[in-house]
Amino acid sequence: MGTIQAVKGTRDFYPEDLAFRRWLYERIREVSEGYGYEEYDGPFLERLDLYAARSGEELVRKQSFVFPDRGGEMIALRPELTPSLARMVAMRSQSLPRPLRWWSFGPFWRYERPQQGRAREFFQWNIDLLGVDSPEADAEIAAIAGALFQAVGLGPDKVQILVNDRRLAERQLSQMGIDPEKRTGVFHLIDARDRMSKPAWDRQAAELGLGAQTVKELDSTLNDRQAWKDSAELTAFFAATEALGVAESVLYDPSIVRGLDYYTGIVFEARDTSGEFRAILGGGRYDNLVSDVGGEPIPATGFAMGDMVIHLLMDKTGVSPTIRSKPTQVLVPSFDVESMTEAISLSAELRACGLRTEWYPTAVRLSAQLKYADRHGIPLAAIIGPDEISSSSVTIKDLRTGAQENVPRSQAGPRLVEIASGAG
RNA sequence: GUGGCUGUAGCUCAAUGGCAGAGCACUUGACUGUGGAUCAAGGGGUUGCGGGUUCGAGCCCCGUCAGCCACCCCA
Repeated sequence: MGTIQAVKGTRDFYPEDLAFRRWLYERIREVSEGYGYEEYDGPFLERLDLYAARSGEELVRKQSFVFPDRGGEMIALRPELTPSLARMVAMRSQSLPRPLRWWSFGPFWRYERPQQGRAREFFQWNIDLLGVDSPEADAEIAAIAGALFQAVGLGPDKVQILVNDRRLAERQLSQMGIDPEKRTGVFHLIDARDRMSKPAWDRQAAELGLGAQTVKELDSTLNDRQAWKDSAELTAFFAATEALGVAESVLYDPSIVRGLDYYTGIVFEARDTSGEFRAILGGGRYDNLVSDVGGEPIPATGFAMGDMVIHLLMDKTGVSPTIRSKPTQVLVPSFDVESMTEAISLSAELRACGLRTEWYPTAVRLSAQLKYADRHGIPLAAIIGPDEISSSSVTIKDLRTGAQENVPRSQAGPRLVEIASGAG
C-alpha cells in the first residue's frame, strides 16, 4: 500500500462501524440513566503519578502510553478511568452530595499486543456508585451490568456475572494457614486456574511454597459453590440481586479475585457462558482509592466494560443489530438538468418540515438514483420532473412497499411526514 | 515484553519457480419516468515494504512492518 499505515492497535470507524458504537452507547446511556446515574468524563491525559498510586505495577510500567510534555512532566494517555474518577471526587469531596451515581463512555489507550478482543485504543463504559458501603450497592452495580446485557440481547444463557468477595477469599486462605504475605501470589494462582493444566497448576502452587495438603484444601475450596453462605456480605448481595430481578444472571464463583490491586471487597466479572472469549467486563468494590489520591475516605463500587469483547460475542451469537448509518428519510432525485432547481427547492421545503432530506446532485438516470436510495436504505423518494412541475405536484414513492402516489406540491411535506412517522 | 502462524483487488480466497485470477462488492449497459432480481461489460494490483538467490520470484532466503493465536496482563 502506498498509503501511510494506521497506528498499530487502532481501529478505523467507517460509518457502519461508528453506527454500532453509537448504538451501544445509546443502550449504555438508557440503562445507566434508568438507574439514576449522571454522565461525566475525565481528561484523556493525566499525570503518570495518578496511576502510580494504585493501579498496579504492570498497567503503569508496561501498558501505558507515556510521554514527557515540554516542561518535562510525565503524561499518560489514560489507561483506565477509575483513578481519574477518584481524583475528581477527591477534589470536591466536601461539596458533592452523596451518594454519587456517575457513568462515562470514552476512549482509553493501553500499550499491549493487539489480538482478538483487545486493541491499543478502545472504548470503555465506566459506571460507579460512591459513598455507599453496602453489598446492596454492589448488587445494584451488578444488576446494571445484567440490564445492559439484556438490553443488547445477551440473556443469562449467554452471559453470566461471576461474583466473589476478596474478604471471604482472604478468610479462606487464612483458615488454610496460608501466610498473608503470599496472598497476592495465591490470588494470581487462583485467577489462572482455568487457563492452566492441572499438573502445571500444581507445580506453580508448589513453587509458591504451598504444601500438598494446602493445595488439596485450596482445590476443594475452589470447587465449593456454597461457600458464599459463610459470607454475610455475599448473602446480602445475592438477596439484593434477587430483589433486583437479576438472580439468573449472577453466580458465585470462588475463583474470581480480579487483578487490579485496588479492589477491597466484592469483585465480579462477566463471561460468555461458552467460555470462548475473555472477560466482557470486570469490577468490584474499591473503598480506599479516593483517600489514596488525597481525598477523604469514600467507599465506592463500580465496573468497566470494553467495547470489543461484547461486540465479538454479539456477532457470534447473532444478536448484533443491523444498523443503517445513512440517516436520510427522503431522497429527492434530480430528474433532469432543467428540473434540478425545482428538486433543490423541494428538498429545502421538506427539510423545513423536519424531514432528513437528501438531494441527488447529478441528473443521471432515475433508475440509478433510486438504486442509490435502495442501497442506503433510504425509505422514501420525492420525485419532481417535467410532469410534476407542469401540474404543481410531487410523486412520492415508498421504496419499502413500492407504493407510489401523486400529491399536490403543497401537500408533499405533510404527506411525507405522515408516511415517515408510520401513519401513512 | 516472549513464542508461533499468516500477509495477493474494498472483502473472501486461487495461481507446480514461467502471461497475476475468481466470487462478492463497485461502475456502466440491457431499461430515454422508477430501486431490489437476472444477464452482460467495465474499472480496480509496485502480490505489505526493503534486500538477496535465480535466466526468471506472488512462490525460495534474510530483514522489517502489520494482522491473527498462545503467554503476560486486563476492558
